[in-house]
Amino acid sequence: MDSKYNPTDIEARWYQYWLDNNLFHSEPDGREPFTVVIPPPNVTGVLHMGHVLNETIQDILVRRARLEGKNACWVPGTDHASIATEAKVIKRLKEQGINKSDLTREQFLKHAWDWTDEHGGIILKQLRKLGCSCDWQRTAFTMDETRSRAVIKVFCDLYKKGLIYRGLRMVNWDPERQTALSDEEVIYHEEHSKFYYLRYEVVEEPGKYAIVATTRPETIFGDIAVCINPKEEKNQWLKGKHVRVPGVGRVIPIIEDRYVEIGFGTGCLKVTPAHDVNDYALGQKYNLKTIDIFTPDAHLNMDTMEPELQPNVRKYHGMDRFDCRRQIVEDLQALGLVEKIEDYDNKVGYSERTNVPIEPRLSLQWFVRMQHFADIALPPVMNDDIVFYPAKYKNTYRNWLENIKDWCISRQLWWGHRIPAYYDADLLAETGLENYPDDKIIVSETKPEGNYVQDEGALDTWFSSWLWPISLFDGIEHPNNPELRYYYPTADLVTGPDIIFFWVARMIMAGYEYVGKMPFKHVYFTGIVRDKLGRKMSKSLGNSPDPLDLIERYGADGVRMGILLSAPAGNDILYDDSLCEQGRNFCNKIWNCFRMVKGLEVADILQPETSQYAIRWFEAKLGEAQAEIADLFSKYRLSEALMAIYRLYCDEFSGWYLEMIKPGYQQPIDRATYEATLAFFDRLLRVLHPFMPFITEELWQNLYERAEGESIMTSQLGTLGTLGDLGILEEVATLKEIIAGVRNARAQKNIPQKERLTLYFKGADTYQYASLLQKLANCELGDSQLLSTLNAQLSTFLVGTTEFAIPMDQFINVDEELKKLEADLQHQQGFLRGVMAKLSNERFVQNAKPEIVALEQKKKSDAEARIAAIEEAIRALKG
RNA sequence: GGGCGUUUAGCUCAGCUGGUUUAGAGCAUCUGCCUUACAAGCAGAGGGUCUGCGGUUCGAAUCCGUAAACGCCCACCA
Repeated sequence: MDSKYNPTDIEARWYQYWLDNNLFHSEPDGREPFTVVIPPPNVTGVLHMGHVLNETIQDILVRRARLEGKNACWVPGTDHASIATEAKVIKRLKEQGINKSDLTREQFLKHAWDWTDEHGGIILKQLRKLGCSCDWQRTAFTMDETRSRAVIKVFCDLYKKGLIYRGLRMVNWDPERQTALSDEEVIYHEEHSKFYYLRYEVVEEPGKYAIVATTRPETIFGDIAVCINPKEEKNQWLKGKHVRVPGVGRVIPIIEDRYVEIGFGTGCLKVTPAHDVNDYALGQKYNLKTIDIFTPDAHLNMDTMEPELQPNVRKYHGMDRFDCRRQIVEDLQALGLVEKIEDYDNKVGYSERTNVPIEPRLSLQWFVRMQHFADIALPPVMNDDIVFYPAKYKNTYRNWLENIKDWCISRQLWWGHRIPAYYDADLLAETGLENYPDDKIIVSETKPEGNYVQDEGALDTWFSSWLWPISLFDGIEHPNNPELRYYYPTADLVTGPDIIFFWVARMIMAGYEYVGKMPFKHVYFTGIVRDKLGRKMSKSLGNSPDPLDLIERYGADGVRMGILLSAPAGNDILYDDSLCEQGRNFCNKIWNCFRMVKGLEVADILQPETSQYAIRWFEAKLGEAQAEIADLFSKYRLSEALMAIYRLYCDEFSGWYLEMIKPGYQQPIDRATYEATLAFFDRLLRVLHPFMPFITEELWQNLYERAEGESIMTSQLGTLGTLGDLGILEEVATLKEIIAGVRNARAQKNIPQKERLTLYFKGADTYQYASLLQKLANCELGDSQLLSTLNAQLSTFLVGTTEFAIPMDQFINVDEELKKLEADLQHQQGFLRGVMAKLSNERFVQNAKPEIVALEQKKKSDAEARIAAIEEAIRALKG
């Protein structure tokens, strides 16, 4: 065996072994279920660091549950990611010289499916490299048959219940993809822009102007009115008058509404109902008409203007909205109609997917009434039926649900579930879509007989995602089926807080609506993976490492440890390669522990007392650690659990236990100790397995002879650990301190390891540690009776209240030693003063709990003993 | 504009309902060691007036108030 662990072959081999033995697969049985559904990654996506974090955590939870004897089922799958995938397909077609508009819906979908078949599932393959123990036989897709039927059924059901409606509303429009978006898909960015003060000539008083401040001068073509606050003093003179839209020529009225804030800007608000949510509301209130001046891709469309105005504005026809902004400002400046331009910071909404500024647009869309869902989804989270980790997200959740707005679920896309609404073809031809009567719409799972046309729209991807925990078990079409009954509610959901509204909240809604139960019991919100400078990882910054590359360099186990180490729930993780390095080093450490143990020659010889002692101690230590780890798991403090395991291996097992039982050079080990050590190792591997599945399987398989098909995965943790024998734990803690004292003295005085030292107890002399002291610190115990007769210079140290001394004439520097002792003395005296201050405070003695007072008293006597010992040592040193 | 969160060693974080020998871990740093499992290692060491101020209390990193800095979420001031 090489002294370095080499993960590559080992990982591939064991993953295949797990697959060959079907160890990830779950079927309902008598055991307690433990279900996790994967947050489905985009079907055409590739693995990034965020996935690594997320999937590693899920795998840890799933593998831990399996080891605890639960029937663990982790269902994988992918998301059709409507808008993102459609964008990718369009881009690819463009590269082939094909425009989407040249294709029929069917032709386009053919391309999209081809693309999906080609690239779909790459990410699932990558998850295998990470070691994810998903039940691949259950792999699902949000647009496969079962999931699609569920979506359609739910749509029809909600429509029948009156929870879905069609309506003409101002929606967020993505001009790039030319579709509506939900509010959640809009991201607002603060922007440095300009505030343009435009001059609207007052018709009744030629030569006088109303000044209107706007950030969007290109929308003046749609201006229908100018609104002032009736209470605003300075604008009283405008009441009842009319103004002329600059550069356009349209004459529009001054209207009055308290919506306009007094003191903001000029107090004159241009009202453009077709292009602003608030203006639309004003337009409705005052029954103003709307003029939509944009094409769906946000270019200027002057055909909507009044014929008599056309000549004035023809030049802007077909311009991009931002080009037009520059142009109109320039033109108005030339006409002297721009009062001034100021710098201004405002928020601009961007499409989450295409990253172009969204355009508020009046259009006919489908919506889900959300109040009903908010009502059923809020209580279970607030009263912790569903527990959020960390809990702070309960606030975020509540805030959203208490201000819920209807959910726009229709998208003007082809890649997605097509809306199952049908229109009578003849009637539609007569009325058009907008005026088609609602009661003549047929919403149905199948196409109705006759001459009907189906709604062109597709559904928001999240309209399928919200059913995921149910539809994965076919619970929409077959409510109450055995699989659903067994696996639902799922145990843990692991996801990012960025999709708490998109997904988590809506799954809770759907869960209660369609199963009557929560979809999951715990939600673990991960942080965002950032680079070590705190920047989000992104393609454009090039600061995102390729996980597969990392796996190659550090091993999957190393990467899993690296990503997890500093990732407490909900905290951002600042990723750095050095973390994976630590993971790799840890693997190496374990590997070498194994080499040492398995490299021992076993003989039927007497078991040394030190080994018996070591075994008793480690038994207790392991029990204690397992209890601690179980506790941390129950609180989802996974990185702390891993750290506890790390210390258990490196410190306790490798640093202390193995050193204690290690036979002398080229000596064999006794069988009893050897067997006990293998048993410890076995337990240690199982505790670590959820975090580092590959190396633990490799070593576990080689620890003993194992039967074919056997795996650490399905071994059991057994007793999760009971608090160990406290007595021996304390004893060894003291022993460790004594050894550290000796080693410290040796290091400070530069005494070579080989030089055997003699250690004297001063006062209470206990010899039980003698052989371990010799073994671990190369020092023998002297007879303290003889200490006073030695007449040697002593190096001393304290453990608890016991003083220890090592004679070391030739090495000692009296001045240095004195300095050290004086410093120690001062520290102890300061400590004593603090204790005394408390004890001489009557109110403390009266009010504090008796055990606290007793403790202070103990502190006092201990400190006094220590001070006495130090003072004596000083005297001795001074001669 | 509202709400939430964070601020503890150079870095990343623990420290739960105030009291456990005048604050812990990992990493990094420094000093010795190629000691026969491991230099991707071993042994040892240094490093913090717990963001500031005020309060409650016998006692505060911990509770309350307040200020500042940073971060996140929500919101229609053009």
